[in-house]
Amino acid sequence: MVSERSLAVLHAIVGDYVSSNEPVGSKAIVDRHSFGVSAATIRNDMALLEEDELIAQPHTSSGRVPTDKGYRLYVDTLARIRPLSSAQRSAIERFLGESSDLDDVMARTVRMLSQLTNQVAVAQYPSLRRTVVRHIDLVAIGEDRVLSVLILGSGVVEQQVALLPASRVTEAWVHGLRQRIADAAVGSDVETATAALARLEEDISAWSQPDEIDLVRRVLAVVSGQLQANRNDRIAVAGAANLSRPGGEFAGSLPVVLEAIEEQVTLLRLFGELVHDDRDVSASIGRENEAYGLSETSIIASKYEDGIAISKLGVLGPLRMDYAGNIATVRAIARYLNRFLGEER
Amino acid sequence: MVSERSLAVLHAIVGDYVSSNEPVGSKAIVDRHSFGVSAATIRNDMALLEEDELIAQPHTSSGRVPTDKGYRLYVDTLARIRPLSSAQRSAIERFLGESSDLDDVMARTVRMLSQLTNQVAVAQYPSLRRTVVRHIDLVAIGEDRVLSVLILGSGVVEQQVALLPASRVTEAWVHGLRQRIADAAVGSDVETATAALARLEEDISAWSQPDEIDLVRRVLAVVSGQLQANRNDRIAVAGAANLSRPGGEFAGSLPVVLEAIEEQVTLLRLFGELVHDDRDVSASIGRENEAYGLSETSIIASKYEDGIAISKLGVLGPLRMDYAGNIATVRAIARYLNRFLGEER
DNA sequence: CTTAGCACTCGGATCAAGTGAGTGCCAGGG
DNA sequence: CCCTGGCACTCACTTGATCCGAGTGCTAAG
Repeated sequence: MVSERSLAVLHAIVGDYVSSNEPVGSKAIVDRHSFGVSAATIRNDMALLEEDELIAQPHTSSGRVPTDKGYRLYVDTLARIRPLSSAQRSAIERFLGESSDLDDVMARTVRMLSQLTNQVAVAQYPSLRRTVVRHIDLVAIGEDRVLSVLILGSGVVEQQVALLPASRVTEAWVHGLRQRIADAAVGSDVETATAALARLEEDISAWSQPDEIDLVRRVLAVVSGQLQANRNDRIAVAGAANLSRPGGEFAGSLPVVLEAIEEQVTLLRLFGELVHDDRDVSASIGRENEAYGLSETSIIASKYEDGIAISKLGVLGPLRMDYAGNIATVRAIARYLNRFLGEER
Repeated sequence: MVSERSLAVLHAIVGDYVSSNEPVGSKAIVDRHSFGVSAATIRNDMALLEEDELIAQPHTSSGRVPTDKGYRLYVDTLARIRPLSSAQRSAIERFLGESSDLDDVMARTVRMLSQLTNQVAVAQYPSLRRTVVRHIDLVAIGEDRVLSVLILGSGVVEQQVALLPASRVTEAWVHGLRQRIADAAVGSDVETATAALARLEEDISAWSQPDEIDLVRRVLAVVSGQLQANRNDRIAVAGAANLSRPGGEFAGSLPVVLEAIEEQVTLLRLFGELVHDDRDVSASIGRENEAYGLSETSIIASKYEDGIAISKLGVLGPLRMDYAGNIATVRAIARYLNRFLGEER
């Protein structure tokens, strides 16, 4: 276990290194912080910290730099989370308040987040498992295809085309089918609706012409698919330009990071694993992301709830980032989003 | 005007420089190409090319590098466009063939394009000005808000919420309004439908209760807005990771490029201006993009038609790119997309 | 018009010496 | 027992000098 003051020294090192991007030496610490001790004492503490692999020196004789482990201890011992300035808060409120549909909300959220943190911002779309089916529509858009439109709670719309080969569907037939499906599903939540559709399909022969059963089955399959198509697997991203900021952070790993952003699957899994403990905001630092090839990046994520289910949002940036500030910002944005999606409903 | 052989020398320089990333000297040219002349002669030609500002030397005494102007002349005098290999062609066909809806088609297209060219690929969504309104739906999703869903040709869906403050809309009222709007607009193309809605609004008092006129106006405004919301202003992007490829191309301008990709507005304008001449595929090189801050990038774009309107797609990359290959690939993909969207309809 | 020869230029690599920030350690003092 | 001042040491980085060679422009001859 590290002593009280050693921990303070670690905090000083992390803080100074983050803002200066240069290894920090014992002298610099006594200059910039008012520990009541001399540089030699700091050096002793630093020797201890180095023994615990919390800090390291890039070259035999130069200042110290936090290791992954050091950053980890730093965020774990971060005392209070500095709240945002009132200017920032009102900016968030104003900017989010203007948004129209869900896509817009997500886009504005990540944009805001990336601007406030100067990092890449990522947000998972809210889960829809518990949301309610508001409306189902079937539209014939050709002789052999039917478009199914599903409107879910808070205005999310799912659309998909059902191909009905070698058939000639009529408006009336489509309308009747729509009525039946809507009666079964509209008003219930997604899970219940799925079950209802399954029952509908079971005694399909009771209400369909024998030669239409196959067509009806196809349509039902598409609608069920839409219900399953949990939009939770979509994410919004913003601020990729921050990756190329001066400082040359991501020297070699920039392509990997850019790929991860494009391959949303990686990000989804990464955020998915960040359930961690009961804390609302958690961090994953450096090597902890090694499995995804992102061992030079840190991720700060927070869950947010849309009143129905839990989703995540956060930022991704270099190891050397302002953890304290970013944690505060991510948490603040998550809370605003909570509130916003809550009252929207 | 440059002589025949000088032009050949320019082509050699561009070709060698693109593949080697090193200034190319007179000796290298006679080694790698079989001009029937000596290095000294090449040097004379190079002096001419330099006088015309088609090539330049980075340092007083080193090989030559093409200038923007040189690249321009190079692509303008590119003789034949090498067709793609049959393996590539079948890969394109297979990959595009699997796609389901429009979003998927666009995503697969840019992905394919970025992989084949190793550059950033961009594609404008097809224009919808001439497309037909298939279906209009209004759904009350609360006492004071109505969701309008618009289904356009080829299955594109527009959705937007109309806020009706301090009102208590009923299912019946919404249904009646929907009927009236659908009667006016469904079946006509977007422009005609817009006009029809305008007429509907003109004699609004003839068919609405006086106290409802304001509400109806709001709904009409939203629907008209959706009709205007030409999805032509959306783009798909892929391959941002290619920007960070070794070679250190975009030394300082990387942030600018990443920002441009995120700020889709810039790309839209850029591609919009690339109508140029009657050629199907055109290029914009280096300083020609200065107005957008992209003076270190080149863009190769081609128009494609979805049977109804014209849109664009292309790649964006460093000045030093394989113009010949990329032009061929962009053209090929545009043609496949033409065909694909055509038969889809 | 082309070619061979030649002097010249200049970027980049290599090396030596000097500088200074920072360290570890030790002996003395509260 | 912990802190402090002092001191020798390490080593990355800078500067300047030198060298090398690819590549050029020019000129005179074929």
